[in-house]
Amino acid sequence: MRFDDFVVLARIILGFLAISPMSGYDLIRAFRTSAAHFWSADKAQIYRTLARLVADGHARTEVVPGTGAPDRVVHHLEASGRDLLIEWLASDQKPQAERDAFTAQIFFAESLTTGELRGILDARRAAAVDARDALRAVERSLPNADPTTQRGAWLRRKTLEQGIRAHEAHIEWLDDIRTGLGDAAT
Amino acid sequence: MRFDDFVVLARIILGFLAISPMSGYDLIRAFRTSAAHFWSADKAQIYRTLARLVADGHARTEVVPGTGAPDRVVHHLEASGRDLLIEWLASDQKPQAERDAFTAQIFFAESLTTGELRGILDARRAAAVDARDALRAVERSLPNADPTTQRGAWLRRKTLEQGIRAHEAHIEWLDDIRTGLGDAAT
DNA sequence: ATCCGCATGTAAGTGGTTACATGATTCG
DNA sequence: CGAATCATGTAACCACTTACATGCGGAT
Repeated sequence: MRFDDFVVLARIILGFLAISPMSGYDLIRAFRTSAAHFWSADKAQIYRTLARLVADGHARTEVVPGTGAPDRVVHHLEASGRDLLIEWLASDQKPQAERDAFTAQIFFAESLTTGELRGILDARRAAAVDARDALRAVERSLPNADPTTQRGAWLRRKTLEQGIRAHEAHIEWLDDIRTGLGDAAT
Repeated sequence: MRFDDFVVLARIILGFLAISPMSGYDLIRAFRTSAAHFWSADKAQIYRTLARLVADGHARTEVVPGTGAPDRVVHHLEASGRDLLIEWLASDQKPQAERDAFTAQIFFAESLTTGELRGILDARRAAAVDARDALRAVERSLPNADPTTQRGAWLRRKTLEQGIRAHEAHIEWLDDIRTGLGDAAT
């Protein structure tokens, strides 16, 4: 909830609108699919932020009558919105505070039995493997992109790679701990 | 701000109190020093959570008159608090949503010039190197610990290692992008 | 003399999450 | 025939951050 999160969310929405005009529902899907590996957003939050972007003149709405479906409120990026986006893209991010509940568990895990500790390590490993494989599947579904001629697609692919690498480093670390614990029963 | 964050914060505080009784101020320092690589907490938040833990009977307070300094309100862990801690330590964490503003920047960086892109990559690399070195310094300041006889200390050390590895994987990834961009001027 | 650290809190503002609310279409 | 998806929002609750508030002691 830090204040900046609100700004980042607005900028990400502007980023999506820069790629293509979208309805609130389109954005909800975009967050669930394309952006899940680096940001999450609730739908209430997305609608609220969209409304503010329109109120501030950074986007404008166009109502597209639904053909046998509800009407869609499509949002278009305005010039001031694009300016805001570019300014943010080129800006330095102040370092984000870490928030990792699992690491916290390990930090205080002294009070656990070896069996319990192995339990949470194994569960975490399985989750990390799943998450890595899910990102790999997305990566494979995307066409290869050339860094000079298709920079946008290439960069988006790179962000998936970052997620995959992070998960792999995490898995190796988990295995290290597992090894360090040894074979003792307790 | 997700609801769980509040629970995690309470458990981390219980974890610290399990190691040793502490005042609110002690906890503020503990978060700044020992826990910065996996959790952050504001002091208002810490005092509020401490008050609730006491109200719920999971901790009790002891006022220690200050010797030439303000009184300290030292918090001691109660049995029910220890139960809560252990239960949480052994529980599976539901996967946390990613929130990384820098990755978001890269994802939408298509609109930037190569120069601007290099700028944010370099800034980020410098920040990551600093963060890694800071963790390494902390790691070096800690005595080595044996996984079987000093499990608590060993695990706490491992969490630092996790942070260091994550930063290193991140730096490699940044360098990869830098290389992929090539030498072109624009 | 001033700033920083110790030490404890409270109040106000802001935003995130959850649940509520509605209604049509499509798929099994 | 029920469940899921499309599609849009609102209201209530809750917690995090920022700023406010106070006061002593030691260092520069």
